[in-house]
Amino acid sequence: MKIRLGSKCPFSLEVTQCCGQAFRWNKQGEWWYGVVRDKAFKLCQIGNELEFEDVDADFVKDYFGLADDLPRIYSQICIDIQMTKAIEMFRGLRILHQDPWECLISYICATYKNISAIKQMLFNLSKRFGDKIDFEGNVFHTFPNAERLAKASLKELKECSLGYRAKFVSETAKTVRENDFEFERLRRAPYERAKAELLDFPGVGRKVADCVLLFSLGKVDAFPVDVWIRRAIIRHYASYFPDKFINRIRSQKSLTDSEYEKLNSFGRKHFGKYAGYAQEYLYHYERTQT
DNA sequence: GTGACACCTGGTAG
DNA sequence: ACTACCAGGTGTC
Repeated sequence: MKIRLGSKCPFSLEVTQCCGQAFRWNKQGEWWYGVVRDKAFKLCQIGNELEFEDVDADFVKDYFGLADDLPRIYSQICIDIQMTKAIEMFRGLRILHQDPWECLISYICATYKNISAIKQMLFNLSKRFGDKIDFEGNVFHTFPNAERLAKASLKELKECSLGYRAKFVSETAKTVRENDFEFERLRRAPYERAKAELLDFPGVGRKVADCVLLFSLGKVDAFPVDVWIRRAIIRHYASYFPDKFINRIRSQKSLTDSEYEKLNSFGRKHFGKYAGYAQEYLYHYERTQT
């Protein structure tokens, strides 16, 4: 099946897949293969045509955020030289609509890891605890639900190379299952409220909470601050902060909560209601331009 | 409310 | 070969 993307709907599958939001996609030849919720499917883009198999168009449109009015978003966040460059370079990058549960576990696992290591951990978890799916003769796996991960022993989780994150994943899974936690409820809650609820999960701090809100709960005003965003701000937005503050966060290994809040609220105020989109462009720019 | 430190593990620069 | 450091930070004194 194919859909044609109009000129008002810029989209780059390649950039979107390579900017490090989601971790369980792989490219083979021209096609991207992935599993979303219970569904394995593949897709490829040629020019303004998006082709896919084994999944319907509405699902694709939803997952890849094709309903987001990107030209409008650009007009709102394109307010300085830095963002202008990033948008020019990565036009068509979109925020995915990931599954909140998978997203939460993914970013709990992401602390102190690089992207390839994160992919490896999530692959291990899926292979060991997920359900098999046969697609085109290849084996794929769903991401294990809360019940499956709650039942897993710490030893088993550590064998997936989770290290100290095993305990966080296990306890978060147990909490989600015991409370029958409804992620969809957070979609309707305001940003601050939804964030506060996520912060209650073990292994979830401000950065992880912001990632989950942005990448899976539709909070496009969330502005996750990681090492790359910190570097980007130090490099391009230092003039918005006192010198003393910049020097301090430049020399530290990690941010304190209050330093995080300062950078986070700067991003949200500076870029406005689509700050999350600005964050992704800045993040990808900083990672690829050094 | 802040600040220092430990933390699994795999890769890579010195 | 061996050490040091870093990786999409968080929890705990």
